[in-house]
Amino acid sequence: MKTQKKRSDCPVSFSLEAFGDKWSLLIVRDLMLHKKCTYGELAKSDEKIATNILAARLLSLEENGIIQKLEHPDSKAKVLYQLTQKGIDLIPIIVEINLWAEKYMEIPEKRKELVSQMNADKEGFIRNSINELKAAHIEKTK
Amino acid sequence: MKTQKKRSDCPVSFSLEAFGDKWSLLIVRDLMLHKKCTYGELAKSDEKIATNILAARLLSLEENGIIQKLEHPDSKAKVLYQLTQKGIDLIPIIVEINLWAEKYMEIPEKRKELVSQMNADKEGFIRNSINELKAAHIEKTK
DNA sequence: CACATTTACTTGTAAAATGCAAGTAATTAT
DNA sequence: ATAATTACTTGCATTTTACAAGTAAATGTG
Repeated sequence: MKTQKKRSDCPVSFSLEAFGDKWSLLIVRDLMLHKKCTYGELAKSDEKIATNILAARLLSLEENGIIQKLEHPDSKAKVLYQLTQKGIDLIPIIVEINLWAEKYMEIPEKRKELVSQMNADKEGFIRNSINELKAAHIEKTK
Repeated sequence: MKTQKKRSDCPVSFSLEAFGDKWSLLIVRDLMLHKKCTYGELAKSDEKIATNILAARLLSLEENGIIQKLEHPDSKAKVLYQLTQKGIDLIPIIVEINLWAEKYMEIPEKRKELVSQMNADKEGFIRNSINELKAAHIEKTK
């Protein structure tokens, strides 16, 4: 994975260089909303990401400071993937994407509850998610 | 451009199928923040999009109901590209991406003003942008 | 009215990213 | 000691993107 030259000096453009590919935000979603934290769990996403792509995206997300690799408390064979603060701060983007989808697309029944929560109290949902994530991180690393 | 099969039933996933490629959000940004509205203007983006890719993305954005093609008031040789309401509603996502970039990346001087506005009053900025866009649309089509 | 220019594309081909199937090395469980 | 788990890698096909050039309709210019 080579360092990608900036396409321009626009904030949107270089944000997209960090997470604007086909998979990165889905990985972030899984780390964030689905409480996944190992390679194996991430590989079992609904979208069936290829394992080589998963590895490549995890590396690039790490290089971009969005996630970090830690020792897994349960086993040396596992790796603990966690969002950094920079990654956690992607929550508002993920939330807005969900809300846009809610307005314009069919949301499957099982996802409606979560999206409703976002809609009812966006700021609260974000605050809550951040707190839950951080609590889970402390739990895992202690 | 074939109809893409849904990768999953996750709202994030199928939102990304509509605008989660390397270029779509930059085109939306130009229509939205840079007041561009023709193929030629969009082709002159800082990021230097290839013309075949631009054409392909414009078609896909249209198929996804995010933009629409209209007759240009000035000339039959021109096409007027406009965001639909569905496209306009991507503003919050673009704003959040800008704010994330502001927090974690170097924003060039010439972009700082706009991003500061977003930061100072997010809701106000979004409301304003929507109003400006709609006023411009009426102006062009009357 | 002839001719150059503008505008919105398309076409051909090279390069890069993604997808699929299989394999490997270091743990860990039995 | 052996089998299973876990986190990857490797090789190759397919798809997407990039670059350079070309085209057709509409418009501007002498």
